[in-house]
Order: sequence, then structure tokens, then C-alpha cells
Amino acid sequence: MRETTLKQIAETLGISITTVSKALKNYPDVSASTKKAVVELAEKLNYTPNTFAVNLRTRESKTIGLIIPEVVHHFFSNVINGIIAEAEKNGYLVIILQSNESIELEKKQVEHLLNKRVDGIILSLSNESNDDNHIKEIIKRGIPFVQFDKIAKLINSSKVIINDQKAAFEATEHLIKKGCKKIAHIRGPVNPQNAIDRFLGYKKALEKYNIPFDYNLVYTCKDVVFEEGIEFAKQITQQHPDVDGVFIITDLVAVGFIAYCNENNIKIPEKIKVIGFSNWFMSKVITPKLSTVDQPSFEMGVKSFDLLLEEMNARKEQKPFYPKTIELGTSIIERESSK
Amino acid sequence: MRETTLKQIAETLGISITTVSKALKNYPDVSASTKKAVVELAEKLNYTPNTFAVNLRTRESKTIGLIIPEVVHHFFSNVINGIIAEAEKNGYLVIILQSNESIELEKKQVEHLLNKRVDGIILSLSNESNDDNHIKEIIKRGIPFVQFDKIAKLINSSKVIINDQKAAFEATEHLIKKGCKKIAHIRGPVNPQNAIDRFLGYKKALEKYNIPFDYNLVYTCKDVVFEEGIEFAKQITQQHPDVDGVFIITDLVAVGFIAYCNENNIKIPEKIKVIGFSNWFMSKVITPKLSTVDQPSFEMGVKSFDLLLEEMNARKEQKPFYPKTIELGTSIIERESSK
DNA sequence: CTATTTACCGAAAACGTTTTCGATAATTTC
DNA sequence: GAAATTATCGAAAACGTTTTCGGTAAATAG
Repeated sequence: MRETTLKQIAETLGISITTVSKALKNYPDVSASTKKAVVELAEKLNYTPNTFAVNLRTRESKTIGLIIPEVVHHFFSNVINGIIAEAEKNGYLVIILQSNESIELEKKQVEHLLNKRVDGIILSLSNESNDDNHIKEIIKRGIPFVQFDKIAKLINSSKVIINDQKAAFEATEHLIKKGCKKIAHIRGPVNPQNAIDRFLGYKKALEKYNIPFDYNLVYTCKDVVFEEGIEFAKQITQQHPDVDGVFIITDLVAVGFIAYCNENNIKIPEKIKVIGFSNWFMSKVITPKLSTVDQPSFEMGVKSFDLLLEEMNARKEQKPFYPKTIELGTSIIERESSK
Repeated sequence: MRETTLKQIAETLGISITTVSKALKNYPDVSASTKKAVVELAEKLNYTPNTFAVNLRTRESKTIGLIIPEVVHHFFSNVINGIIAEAEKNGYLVIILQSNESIELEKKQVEHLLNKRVDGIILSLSNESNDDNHIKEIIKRGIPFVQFDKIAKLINSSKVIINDQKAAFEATEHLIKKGCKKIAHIRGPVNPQNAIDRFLGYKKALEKYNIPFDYNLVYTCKDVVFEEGIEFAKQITQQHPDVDGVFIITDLVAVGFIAYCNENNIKIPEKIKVIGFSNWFMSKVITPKLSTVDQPSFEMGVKSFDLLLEEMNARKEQKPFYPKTIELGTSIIERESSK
């Protein structure tokens, strides 16, 4: 028992496949009576067009690909949410792939999606990524493409980002205004643009307020995980007992930092003030509640899809498309850890 | 500039499309020399088969659909992770859709996937689901189908679950063994099977240890969110100040419960012991650390896909397939909140 | 040297849809 | 009543692949 096809409907009605197809798509050159007959029979037989055939014929699948470093990540799952919601609203489905923060896997996933012939690709770079060739391949093949969050700056594609440098500046400034005199920074890995930018923002804030910058106060994460927060908290408090403020690349690590301090009776915010980044859900449930930088993750997903859609539509209509960059706003959320 | 096709290769090589296709698929009836020529040219022209055409011809897309209530959920994102990983290992891609805990949307998403003609569907029911018709439709159409976590018990499909009743029994027993005499339960919504089972496990544990069951000590979540934890903590501590233990449907709500107690100076575990469910990441970063029931979420994803794959393969080979149910083990994780 | 096997190749159908371009019949216009 | 217009339909090509089934030429067997 196969699925119903146009042919079956045509044969039982004694008309041509062409007419059936046209009737269902409401072409003007089909009489009202046959239209009615076709639609009714289609309804009765539960006809739905064979997507595979439609894809082949129309050269599009109404499916896009999304590559992110990790699904299990509060920020990314929020972005996914935004992308899926917006995609669905516009009749698109989303295939999700992970790079697991590995450049090799990321390349493989891009290859996957190109072979699959998705209508467009949205991507956030892995921390390892320091090579552009797979990205260039997407552009070369003319596949609509949007980057978000962790981007390759030099690639000429649409982008949805926040101003990491500005946000980091404000976070650091926040600590300074709360009275911190010696501020450490736990930064992200060396490659990702946003880790670099946040570091620069931190540095600029120190400069503005005439606080000497000291490289020994900068600690670099490798995997950006909870455990690194614990480890660096230990190092910082032992090596620099006079540090009174820390700006940390992301909340997950900041939560590790706080966990260590809690266990070792180092008072936050009295002894050290802490501010994280990204406003993870857990930030408001730990003790003390973590101050952080709010990043509009859901909206980032929505905007990313919107830009992709614009490009896909332009492509279909053979119109030129000029990549756009959307910069979303951030805001400091003050909680107990920096009071 | 179109993508390379078999036809192009055939024409430049002066051979037939058939031979090119066979050469690339390593058929035995193609000479080594032409095989070599074809493969080399294909390589040079960056040939990849047109998925749309392959799908149409082979009647499969190597794509499966996944419907879950929420992506932004530690448990589900872990399951997604498992499914995507296992799917990819076996050459399948995954389209993800959310039901947002709405039965209407869930039905729509099922419809979506059926129209899209995915090779199989994996689903976890929304909390609202109390109607089977869309599920039955999947079965009726003969699409390979697996349910996990929140399942429709009566549907004859493969399932991957935990023994919620047993796990809840053990969680409650854990509290009893820690000395609790009056134990409240914050349960999930009325429909989902796992909320029912966990409630039954709680009740059974009380019975076994001769603790009278009191309906007034059972509180029912509607949305299963953080805020409900806060609200019920307030109600429980005010209405029943002698309650000394609480078993809570899931960690997210338990964290809310703890947050309220922390703010109102109600000591955990001294005054009230708390145990949650699912071992969310945040459970080990809050203060006090939350005892919980560990649920193998990643593995749940892997097993779900494995069962789906079995069914998809059986279907392709026209062999009969008998749905299986896999029950995964859980374990009590004792942390500070129940010490 | 004929008969049979083996090696290699290709024509053609099929998957199900969309769309172009004629064709016919019915209707209107003058 | 002939000419032009309109309404309605369908043949056929195309999208790119896979696979069946024959066919020819070369190699082997007797």
C-alpha cells in the first residue's frame, strides 16, 4: 500500500496528471467543477505531495542546516529554540549538527549539509576553529549562509552578533564602579573572536580607569567548563590574595569559581566580586546569585534565520544579496555576587 | 553554474550515465580502467549525488524527525545529543521540532514530519497530551516510531523509558532512611505517565514503611517550572510546618524549593530534606547541593535511535518488526540536601 | 573452428512532481 | 456566419538518480 499520487487521482477521475496538479495548486485554467472533484478526492485519499519529487523538481527542500558547538548549553539551546520557531513560522525545517568544539568535525558537518543540499546554513564556530576553508566553500557554492555568536570576522557573510568588547567593557566597568581595585579576568580560548573581544573590553576598561593591566591576572580557559572555574578560583585566590574582582568569560565557569569560594569560605561579594557572561539560567539559582551580562539568545536565533531567509529569497528571485550584520544589545544584570 | 551530474561526467567521458553510476558505486560489471576514469573525473568536478534525486529513487531520505516538548531543558538537550550522535554514526540526520508542551502543536508537528516523509520519528509526549490519534496515525502509516521518557503506554511501539515508579520509590525510601517522618511530594501534571508513576512510587514507599499517606501533602505542578518550586515551598512550609522531607518531580522545581528555603532561612537538610529528579547540571552547583535521581539521558537518546534504526532496517528488508521496550536504570545521587 | 562463457556496456523505465506550450471546444464579437 | 477570443485540458519534457535486462565483443572450451 503506497502513498496516494497525482497519477492515482488522475486515473480514477479520468483526467490528466497535469490537470490534477493544477487543480490542487489552484491554477486559473481549471474549471470549478473539476477543481472541486480533484480536491475532494485528494482529501478522501489523504493525498500529500511527495516531498522527494517536489524537492527534485523545485530544487529546494525547505530545510536548513544548523551547526553549533554543543546542544547541551543553555545559550545554544536558546538560540536553537529561536531558529526553530522562526524557521517553522516560515515553512522551513531545521537539521541540527554539533561540532563538539572540534574543527575537524565542524568541517565534516559542513560537508554533510552541502551534500544534503540544504537551502541554507547557519553556523556558530567551534572554539578550535582557526581555518576558513570549509566556510569559504559554503560561500563559493553560493549557499545562503549566516554566522552567529562565534564568527569568522573576515568571511563576507551575514552575521548576528553582540558587541562583545563593549559588553565586556561594561562588565569590568561595573566591577570598578563597585569599588574593585585589582580585577582578574578568566578568559576563553585563544581562537574565538568573542574571547578575544571580551579580553580587549576588559583591558580597555582598566585603561579608562587608570588601573594597571597585569598579564598575570589573566587566566585562559581551554574547555570553558565548570571545573576550570574551580581550578582558577584556587589559583587566583592563592597567587593573588588581593584580587577583589573577577570578570569571567561565561557563567558556567563563574559558577565553578563561586563553588570553590563557597567551599573555602571566601566571601562573595565581600572579599571578591564576580561577574559572569551570558545570563545562564543557573546564575539566578546559585548562592550568591551571579551578576552577569544578558545576551539575547532567543532573538539571536530569530534574527539569524531572518537573515538567512532574506538571502534564500533573494537567491530564488535571482536578485543580488548583500550580507548584513546585525548587532544585538546586551545589558548588565546586577545580582548579589557584585553587590 | 549548476552542480555536476552523472550526465555531465558521462558526456565528457563519452560513456553512458548507467556506466558512470555503476562505476561510482563500484559495480562489478565496469572495467577497472573506466572505473578509474570516472572516479577521477568525479573527484575533479567535485561530484556529489543529488540527494533529491536519490531520495526520490530510493524512497528514503536518511533523515529522521524528533519531537520533544522543549529544547531548552537539560534533560532533553542531553537526549538530543545522544540521538544526533548515534544517528550521525549511522548516516542519518535529525530534524528537531518542539511541541512547547502543547498537544495541538504536537499534532501539527507530527503532521509536518509525515508530510516531509522522514524515515522515522522519535517522540516524547507533551504534558498536555491526552489524545492518541496523531500517534496512531504514525503507526497506521507504517512509519518506524519510537517513544521515550513521556510515553503513551497503550500505543504498540518501541519505547525507551526508565522505571519511574521504582526510581520514585527509591527516592522516597532514601528520605525515609535518612529519618524523615512526614514527607511531601511535589508532583508533575496529571496527564504524563511519568508523573503518575512517580507519584505511585512515592505512595508505595510510604506504605512500605507504614507512613500514612496524606493527600494534602501532594502538590501538583502545572508548568513544572522554577517558580512553582518557590510557590510550593512557601505553601508547604506554611501549611505543614512539620514536614521534614520533600520528593520533587524534577530538579528544576526542587531548585526553586531550595531557593525559597534559603531566602527564608529554612535549613536544608536540617529542617527539611529534599530530593529531586533527573540530575540536572545545576543540582551540583547550588547550595546546598541537591540530592537527586540520575537518569541516563544521553543513553536514552542513543537507545531510542538504535530501536528506530532496527525498525527502519526491518522495514526496508520487508521483514516483520516487533516493538521493543528498553528500560534504563536509574540511581540515587546523595548530596547535601538530604544528608 | 564452432560453441559457450565471461566481461563490459547502455537503453530504458521508473520514482512523482511542475510547468510550458499547444490543442480543442465553446463563446463572443463584428 | 466568419473571425477572434476565452475556457479548459493534456502531452511531454524535465529534475537526476538507480536498476533491470539485453546486447555485443572478447575470451575460453571442446
